[in-house]
Amino acid sequence: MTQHLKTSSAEAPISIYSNGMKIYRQGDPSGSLYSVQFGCVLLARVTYGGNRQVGGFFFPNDVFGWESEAEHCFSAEAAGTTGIRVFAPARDPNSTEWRHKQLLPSLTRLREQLLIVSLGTADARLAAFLCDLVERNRNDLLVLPMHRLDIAAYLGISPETVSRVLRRFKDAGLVSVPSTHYIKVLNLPALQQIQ
Amino acid sequence: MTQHLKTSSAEAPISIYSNGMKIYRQGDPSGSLYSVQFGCVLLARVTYGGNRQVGGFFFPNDVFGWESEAEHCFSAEAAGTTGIRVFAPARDPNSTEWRHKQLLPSLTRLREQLLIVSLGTADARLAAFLCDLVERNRNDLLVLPMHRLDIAAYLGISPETVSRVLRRFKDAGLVSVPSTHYIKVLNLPALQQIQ
DNA sequence: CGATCGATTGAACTAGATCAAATGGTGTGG
DNA sequence: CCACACCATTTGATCTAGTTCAATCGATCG
Repeated sequence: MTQHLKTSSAEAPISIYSNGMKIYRQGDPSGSLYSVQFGCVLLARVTYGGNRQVGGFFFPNDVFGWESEAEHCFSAEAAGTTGIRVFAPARDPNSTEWRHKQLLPSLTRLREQLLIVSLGTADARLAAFLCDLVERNRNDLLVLPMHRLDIAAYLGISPETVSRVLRRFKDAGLVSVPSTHYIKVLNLPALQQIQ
Repeated sequence: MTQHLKTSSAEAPISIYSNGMKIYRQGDPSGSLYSVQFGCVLLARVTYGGNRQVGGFFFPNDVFGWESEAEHCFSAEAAGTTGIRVFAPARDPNSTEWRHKQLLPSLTRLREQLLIVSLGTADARLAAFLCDLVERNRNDLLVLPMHRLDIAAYLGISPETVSRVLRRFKDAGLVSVPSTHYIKVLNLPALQQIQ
């Protein structure tokens, strides 16, 4: 995977962002793409009513920054210390092809997100969220550097409910929570069946 | 727009589907793309628990059928009488370019859907849904050939709530509902501000 | 014209939101 | 290195929006 990145754009530098820093802001000119090397990035924006909406989380090898307009409609923020590789818009066909290869998985990913959020109960949403992360990570131990508030905004529930559901999962032996930003999934099949 | 379709793939035929017919099923091989000519298409699938999930609605000039896997993970169903143009996967660069042009708008559209569904209240979701349709239609009179159940599944609320919210909107003079499958938006700005 | 399915309305109940307080963890300065 | 202060998270109690179940209404189609 790193191999693939290198061949398409060997000279793209890695930038390091610390927790909470913005990679770009709502309204900034779009065009570049960004690939997460390590850490986590979230897309966020503020509605007219002042509510914070979280449009997605991105983990290593995920690509973000797509826009069909000239301006970004979300801000991109680092959650925890995060390394980003930037791909400036380029004319050469090699780079164009690379972009297209990234686009379809992004679409599939977004559709998966939509289904998670449209689930009926808070339990189902958080369970699906965790299962999705395990699949993407290929690892039962999840690192969640973002705040509970961001998870809540993403799932369309209150942060208090995130806490309570997590506690219920913990009590049922489905997960363990060694510390705030670490969740270990103990019983994936059971989580997958929650609705 | 039709012009564009013709130049890229002049010989693609239009198929007519009647209400409820499936264009493809969950599990069918993927590869082709589909462009709605008239009517409406919805993507649906059934969860392990037997719940129906609706992944999106597509109206004239919308393109659907994207998959990054070899199989469709949704079924595509016609809502009302619907005309579809099929674009088989093709090798010629002309067609490839056309595909890529469609992809980015599809991504943007999906992101918009995600934000609608993640809104806090049923009122906000239905209002955002209607506003989105007005914008896509460029017309205050909306044709909604799908069932209330599908709208409800899409928005992640119960069909009864759809009914009740719609009645409240009606009583507030925001919309009129001349018949089940027609909704006329009377006060767009007011709808946009609901949250 | 009747039968059937979908949509609406009504009433009781429940999951989740909200408000408020307590706890815990983290980083900073002494 | 420890203690403090601040902010995030958890927990608790109340309240409300939305679900669920049930009945009625309406429209569509044979």
